[in-house]
Amino acid sequence: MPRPMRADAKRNYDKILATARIVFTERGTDSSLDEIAKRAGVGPGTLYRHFPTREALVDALMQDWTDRVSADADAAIATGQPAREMLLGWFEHFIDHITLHRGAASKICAAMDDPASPMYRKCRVMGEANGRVIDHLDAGGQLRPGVDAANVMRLVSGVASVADTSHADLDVRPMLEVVVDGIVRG
Amino acid sequence: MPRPMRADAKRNYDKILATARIVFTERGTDSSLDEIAKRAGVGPGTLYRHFPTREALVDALMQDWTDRVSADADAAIATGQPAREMLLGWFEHFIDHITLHRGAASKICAAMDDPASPMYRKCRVMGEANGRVIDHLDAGGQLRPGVDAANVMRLVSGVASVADTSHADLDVRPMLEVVVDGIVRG
DNA sequence: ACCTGAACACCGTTCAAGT
DNA sequence: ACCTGAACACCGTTCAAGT
Repeated sequence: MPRPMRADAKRNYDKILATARIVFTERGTDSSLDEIAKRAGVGPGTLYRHFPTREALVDALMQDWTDRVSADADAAIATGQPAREMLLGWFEHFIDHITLHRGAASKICAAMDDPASPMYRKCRVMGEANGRVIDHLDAGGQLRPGVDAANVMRLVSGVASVADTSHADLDVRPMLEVVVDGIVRG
Repeated sequence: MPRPMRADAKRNYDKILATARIVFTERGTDSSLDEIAKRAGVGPGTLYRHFPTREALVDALMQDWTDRVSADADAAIATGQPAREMLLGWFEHFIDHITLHRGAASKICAAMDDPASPMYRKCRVMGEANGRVIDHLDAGGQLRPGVDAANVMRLVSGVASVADTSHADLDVRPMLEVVVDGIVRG
């Protein structure tokens, strides 16, 4: 049970988070933390107190995502579509979410296999969502033998990262089709 | 025809490059440029004169890679292996090369589709090497219809980027197998 | 033509002083 | 307990002075 925050602390915490969401949307997750503090109207020390690392700040913003990503996974399963369509839809939704802020995808790639990262837990939640989709299709015998959910997650996150990093805004669909063909039973 | 460099300029240029290779190998391509200048025994302005951006410096170091990557592609084709083995070997060699310095893979992902990047030309050379392997297999009817070499390049670079970014040193093999299965004719 | 190194701007991080 | 803002360290970039 975390004890409740003092009123002014809670106010600053929320203000920083709201500002970070705006700034990260505008200029990506590598924006100046100083600017976020300034625009939130707090001292740099206050931001640092609440979020000791940039990853901690990104992590706090990811809360919404993980919820939606989880919901998307279950929604995909519920459609009952054939494997190819289900996976393509799920992957595209997943990528849409984790590329909401520029630079986030590659941070997720890094955090995914790093238990020391503040973002690790949320990466696991998303990994479990993906695991449900993969398991569902695997149980239906629709996948190649030996497909590993964790590797699928890494691959799709990699695609997201490439699309996110790319200067041109390229279509992820063709890449996802290759991945899907590599997963579903031929 | 670029006019020859003055002797002292050439000496500094080479010294900076040699030092950068060492530092990038030790700490990756996001190391401090200041440190490179110091260890090379030149002023920061000298480094900046020869390499106006970090990408220009990485680009200069990539020369060796593109040569080897090109050679590897032709060597892979020459083996005459079946599609799966040939692609796996080629991809692994390619990844080994572009992850030689940490952070290089993601820079390559970014430069690949950005003609304004100093690294663009060398990315194209590597893309052409990959194109030769893909074309060779496609001509032999070993690939799925509609496989696009540029997308394969992006995917494999993405895998490299994920492996490079990852805190754990994970095996790229399982991911590459998925990609290969998505490319070769079922 | 090229090099040097001081100077500048920017940014993350710390911490003493204040409430 | 929390905030502020000055101070610090670090780094990329510029440029005047020198050869």
